[in-house]
Amino acid sequence: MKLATWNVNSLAVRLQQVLDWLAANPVDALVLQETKLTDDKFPHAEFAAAGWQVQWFGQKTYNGVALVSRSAALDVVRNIPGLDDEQARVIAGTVDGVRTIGAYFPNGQAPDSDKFVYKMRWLDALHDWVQGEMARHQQLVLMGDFNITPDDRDVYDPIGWAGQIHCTPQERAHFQRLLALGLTDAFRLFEQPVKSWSWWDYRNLAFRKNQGLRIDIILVSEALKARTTACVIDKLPRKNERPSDHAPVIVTLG
DNA sequence: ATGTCACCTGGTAGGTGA
Repeated sequence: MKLATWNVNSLAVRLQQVLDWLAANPVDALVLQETKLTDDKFPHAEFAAAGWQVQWFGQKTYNGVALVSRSAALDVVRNIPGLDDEQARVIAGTVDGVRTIGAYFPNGQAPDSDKFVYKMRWLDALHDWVQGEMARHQQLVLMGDFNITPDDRDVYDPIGWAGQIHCTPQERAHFQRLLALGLTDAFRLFEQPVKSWSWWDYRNLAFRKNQGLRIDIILVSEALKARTTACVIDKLPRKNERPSDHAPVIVTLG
């Protein structure tokens, strides 16, 4: 079984790339972030025509998430229950017995901004909700664009980025709190190339210079960890014409 | 070099967010 996450930075722009990627990478489930589509504009017929089930939850201009799967997703949840949030950031469903949570974590903009305060509040709510989901589902995966670098290994220039957004101690403490629930960063279960990133800024020729961050992350529960046999970042789509600034991440379960 | 991209409003550009 394979599960994947990809921030597509506008599904309107990237739909064909996503369908092509799914054809080449027949995963069991793929969660998308930054679809940037209201629900009435979601291209569900195109997914259905290619043989995929899909659940979606979006808004105008910003955010927006989806869960694409081969078998139907059950018990679908949109956003964090109980959190008053106008932003469409979470979609969850059970796919082939695996509780699959796709999330687009807030960016946070800058540590001294209102958006950072929102990010902290959102992370608190996510933690508490995921805790409950884990009590109900042994086999659980939380994946998406975390907008947090877990560690300095995940930053191309840790000195330059120290204390900056995605790299603050507060964000990393929230990441550790998620791990403390019994989740594991699937990517770090395996030896990986140094300078492995999942996002490269469109600016500054960052991809050509391999200046990036690893902020797209797959966390697995203990029961899934025991099944995990691989986790890789697929850089190929970042080389497409008109690429997303993020690459997909894939986890393989036995 | 902050060297880009996507989307909005109200346009044949400027602002916002990432």
